[in-house]
Amino acid sequence: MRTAWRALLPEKIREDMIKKALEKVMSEDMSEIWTVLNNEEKRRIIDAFVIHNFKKNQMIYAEGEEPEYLWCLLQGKVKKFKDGVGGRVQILRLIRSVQYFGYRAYFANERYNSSAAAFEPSTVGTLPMTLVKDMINNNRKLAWFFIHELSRNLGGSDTKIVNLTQKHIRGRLAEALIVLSDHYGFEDDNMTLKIYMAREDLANLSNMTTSNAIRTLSGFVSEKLITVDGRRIRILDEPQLRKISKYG
Amino acid sequence: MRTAWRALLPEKIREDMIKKALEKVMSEDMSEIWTVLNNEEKRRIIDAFVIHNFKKNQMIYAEGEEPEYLWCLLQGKVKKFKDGVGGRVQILRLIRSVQYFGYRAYFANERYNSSAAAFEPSTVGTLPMTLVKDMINNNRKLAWFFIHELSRNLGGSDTKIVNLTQKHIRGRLAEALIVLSDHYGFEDDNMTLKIYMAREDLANLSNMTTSNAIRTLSGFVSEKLITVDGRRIRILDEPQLRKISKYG
DNA sequence: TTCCTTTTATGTTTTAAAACACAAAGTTAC
DNA sequence: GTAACTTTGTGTTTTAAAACATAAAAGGAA
Repeated sequence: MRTAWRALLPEKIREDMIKKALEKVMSEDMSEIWTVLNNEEKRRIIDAFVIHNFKKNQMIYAEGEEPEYLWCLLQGKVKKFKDGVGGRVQILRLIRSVQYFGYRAYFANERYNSSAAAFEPSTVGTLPMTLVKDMINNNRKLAWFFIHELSRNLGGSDTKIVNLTQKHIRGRLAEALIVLSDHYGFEDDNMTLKIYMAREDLANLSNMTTSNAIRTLSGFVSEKLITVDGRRIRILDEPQLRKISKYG
Repeated sequence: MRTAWRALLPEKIREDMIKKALEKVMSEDMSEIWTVLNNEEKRRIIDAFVIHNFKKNQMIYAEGEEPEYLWCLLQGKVKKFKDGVGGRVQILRLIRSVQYFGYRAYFANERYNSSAAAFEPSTVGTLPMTLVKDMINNNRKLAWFFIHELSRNLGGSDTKIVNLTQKHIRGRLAEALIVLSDHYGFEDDNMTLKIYMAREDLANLSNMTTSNAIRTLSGFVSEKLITVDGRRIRILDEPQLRKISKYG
């Protein structure tokens, strides 16, 4: 599992990279959690923390595999998805840095129920779940972190069920655009979505065929709700998009 | 919130009922969890545990309300559902006794994201979530119980997204029948589903209109996969239903 | 560059499921 | 028991979205 370069790089540089990555981790969401660890615990984490690089579209793990690691996205963008009937794919969740993923199946005592792949070149750190489990046992805050995270995801998943089954195509695509903007944000112009995804991914996110994603997107362009330049999507009229997403 | 009869009944009988209910709770899933409590903790639970009765189709809580209680279904059957666009309803989860529900929103720091109602006359116990929170802080096993439960539900919810969006009507209904049999089981004949639900509920469970639920059910009858007598559904050919659910 | 593959775009046809419209059975209320 | 309402059952029409069919761009590789 350890990346090839790891063996090739001088120990000093390797340690620096890990330290840098961990610093990044510790400056985010879970900072309070990591800081309550004592020195010995911190040592264990640093020793076990392994960094991986994934190319654009590379699989990180696949449905059906045994979950062993907590994955922590340090850089890039990751999609969690499920292969359905007749080659259709449903994107279930989007991961941004710094977010954790891949732990649900382990906690549920199941194999992976969905797959994860990099949207763009991504750097990911792993910790063995056995270690995470130990840490949860010694750290109430960490337990609460996962309870909170799982609860929020479950709520999102239930909402998604209704969005994807009951809204019409325009509503679903508008919803997807809103979700993308909420999740990955905008470029400096405050309009351009900070994610550049294929029409096919957009379709897989909003439960439609690629043709319909393209068609509907064009519709939004002619209604001046967005502009499109290749994969660069600019949101012009967010209120109206939200309205369409609610039902229109 | 406390039921009217509570004030009317002699204290002795009331205590007996609560004790009986708690015994039932403690004999199930979470038994190991409740048994690790010390006497003072048990006292706190017994004092705070309140029993409620709900009539058929009565609402237990509604989307948008503030979550305050852990609900524990002692007797009966409960559905969790979400009102969607244009009066459509999606049933998200089915609760059987003894199962806990209504805690997700509290853990996520959100209001209820879905509603709960009794399918049939049901008895439900409540514990204030503040108390549950305290208990989790003092009881590692309880934390794990919720992590495990949330993780399993999240996996189920993700699977449901693909089932409901990608399968055809027959597949979705077959899936629903399988889920019902797995969840509520059969009568003594080992064929008759132990839940008697309106066609409308069946439709809301499998994302279709009532007419289509009725029509598709009739189809299954003429294919000799099931028999139907009012709301009594008998599964004749489960393997074939599973096949249809997988894709047919 | 040129060739080849993938992605985007758009028009047309087909189809699955919703919407609509009744009628018959069952329930519930009085 | 009868009236009123709800649920179940079926036939018909409509419609939203998939499937199919190309074609034009765009992106990569030799």
